Amino acid sequence: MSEDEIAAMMRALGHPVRLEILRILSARADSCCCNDVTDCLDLAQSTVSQHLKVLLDAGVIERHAQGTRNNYRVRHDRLSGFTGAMERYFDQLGTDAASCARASRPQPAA
Amino acid sequence: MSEDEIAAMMRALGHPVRLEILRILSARADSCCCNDVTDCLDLAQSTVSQHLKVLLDAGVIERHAQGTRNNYRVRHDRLSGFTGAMERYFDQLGTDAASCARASRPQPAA
DNA sequence: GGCTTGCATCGTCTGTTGACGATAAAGAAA
DNA sequence: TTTCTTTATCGTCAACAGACGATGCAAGCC
Repeated sequence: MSEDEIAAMMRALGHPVRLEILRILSARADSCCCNDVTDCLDLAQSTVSQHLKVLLDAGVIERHAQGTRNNYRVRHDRLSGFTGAMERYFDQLGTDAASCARASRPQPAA
Repeated sequence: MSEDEIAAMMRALGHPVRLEILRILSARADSCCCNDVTDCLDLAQSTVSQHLKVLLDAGVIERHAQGTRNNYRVRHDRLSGFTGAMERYFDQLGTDAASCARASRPQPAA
């Protein structure tokens, strides 16, 4: 994952309502539709739909049409892929910092 | 970390420039000031200062005044703490989903 | 004391986000 | 067919984010 992709994913997840939606979807993994989420959230249906779209565009959830309703499901694989990428990214930063600090210490006379 | 705290942290990190700033700070862990960052970034000094403030408020970096300049450093402990919290959060979601799916399967007749 | 440097902050502007109600489309049910 | 349900999308509005230049302030240096 590129830096921009990580940033985009963070942005998508960086909203309390969207995290809550992920929790709601996870709690009833099978057959959870937009209305079900709206019932839990004290927000307008259109607002919830927008949040779902953000999560969908980020690839964190998936949609399955079933008759007139759309069932949403969390893509846990994507979530863990993201946490993995993030961890690697930050680890890399730490490693760079360490090697940089080492390089800048006074060297033994050559 | 609460859901809101995780969301706030994500939000702070959910901007490509701020991730880049983290990289820049990590690359020269000792004595990197606002101007140093600005030199790397093709952005106005005021803009960089704002981004630094966001990262500072999120607790991802720390500031050390040194004469007239302020040195910034990445708080890798906080970063790894955050990735840990996030991982636990998402793992929890996955676990809930699994147990929920199990519970909703047809039960053997009682 | 003046001058320079480094930087935070202010004010402003523009674009985006997040909320809402209204509406339209599409499948299910009558 | 008509009606109901579900949901995405549109338009709007207020609030926020991110960019900038200008300014002020504090610490070093002459």
